[in-house]
Amino acid sequence: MRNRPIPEATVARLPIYLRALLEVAEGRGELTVSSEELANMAGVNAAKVRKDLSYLGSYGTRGVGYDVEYLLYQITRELGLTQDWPAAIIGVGNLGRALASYKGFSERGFRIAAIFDVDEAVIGTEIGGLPIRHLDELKEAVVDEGISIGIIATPPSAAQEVAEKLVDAGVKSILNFAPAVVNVPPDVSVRKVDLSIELQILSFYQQRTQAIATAREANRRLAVQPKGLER
Amino acid sequence: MRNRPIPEATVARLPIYLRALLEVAEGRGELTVSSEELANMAGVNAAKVRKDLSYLGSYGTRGVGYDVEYLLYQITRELGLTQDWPAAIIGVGNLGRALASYKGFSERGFRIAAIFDVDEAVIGTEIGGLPIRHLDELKEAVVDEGISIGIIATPPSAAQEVAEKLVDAGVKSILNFAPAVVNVPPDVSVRKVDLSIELQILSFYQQRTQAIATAREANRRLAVQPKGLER
DNA sequence: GAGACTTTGTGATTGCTCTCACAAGGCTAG
DNA sequence: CTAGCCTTGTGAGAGCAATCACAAAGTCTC
Repeated sequence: MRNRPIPEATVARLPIYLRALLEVAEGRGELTVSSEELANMAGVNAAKVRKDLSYLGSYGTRGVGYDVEYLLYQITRELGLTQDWPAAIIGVGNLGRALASYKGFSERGFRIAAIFDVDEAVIGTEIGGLPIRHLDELKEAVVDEGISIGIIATPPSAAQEVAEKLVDAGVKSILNFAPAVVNVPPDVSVRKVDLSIELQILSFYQQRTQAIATAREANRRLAVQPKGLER
Repeated sequence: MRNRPIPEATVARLPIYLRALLEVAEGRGELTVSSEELANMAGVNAAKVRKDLSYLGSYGTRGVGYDVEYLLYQITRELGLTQDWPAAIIGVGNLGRALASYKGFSERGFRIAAIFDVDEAVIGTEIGGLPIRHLDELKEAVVDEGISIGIIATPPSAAQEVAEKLVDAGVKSILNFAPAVVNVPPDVSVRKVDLSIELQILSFYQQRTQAIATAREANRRLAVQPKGLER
């Protein structure tokens, strides 16, 4: 199992296990944790936890569980969190501002190293001690500050252009909050977070259950057997 | 294909097609669009677009493409966006505030109908014209305002408790921004957005490519053949 | 040190998603 | 009305991901 490539789905869960392990480590002084406990905390099932962890190597002890500290270290290392990856935020609307002062980033070891915009009215002002700089200075800043992650928080119309500037500056990892698709070369990773898409997905499932309830109700009133609508 | 249940993966892409279609409709006056064009705009391949749309029904015309307006309507209807789903935000830290005034929600037809917190210092103050109310009023507000979506933007320690209050008030759809797992009954949908998890995933891939580059470099210097490290 | 108990690690299986490739259907031109 | 062209809709197959279930390996008790 060791040395096999780690599946994407597993990578996406490692940060969740990491959070659960931190909770165990800081909370009660448990030295080990079982896949069952981890699974409960992470909201997945135990077999998945074991399979996921087995991609990293055999770090558990049968009959006992996983050593909390050791596993914490291994996951941290695997995720590349032993070094820091300074990030830049581009766009200081509501969202950009909130991200710039979001404590969750610093708590997890991510440091916002620079903030950019193109609006002269905000350039020079500060957010949390960091000056807002003009987007034209991006490349220079990326080199000087060793920025490796770009966070796009612009309106959708600017997203592609900003992405290209990030790529041109040498950034290989982009987190895109703008509701727009951005195209980048294959050696650059993009992840997107689209807040209203999440609501639309919720809407779909809500609408569906409501439609079923309505249909059931109609059937009940007509005193007719439902015709496969619950499926 | 019609009447078969729509796969989750497809549901998650419908909002992206919707966005692309709106762009086509508002931009140039094209009346139809091909799966190829839609695929480019959505950043997926054409076969996937066609298969996804085929779950909704046969709304295309061979040799021509899809009627933009008609398809827009069908996707909107399927996603349940013909009715509105008032949402409540719980927690007014940086993120909660940003979400409360995030334009993307209103642009997509989602209305924030109420905002809650437990901090007496902020209760009674307003965000974008809406008063911040005490969490104890949640149930009452859900009934009165017909709130159907709860957006959790609290610290992680409060997330589970807030989720339970939402469920108790009758909310069936929850969007969770707190970095914590929340457990709810099976008839409630939860989607989570965890900003630092996204960065950690980016970190994994960045670290990996960097590790490979370093190993290649080491091999080059030693004038030895790489041993399968590029895979 | 033997037997009962616990928990991991993983082959095997099942299910879901993506991609391919092409027949079917519809339009256009002459 | 026919031939050629275009684009959809979908069966078939490949590839991932989740789950099951159990042997292997460790601890604990007496």
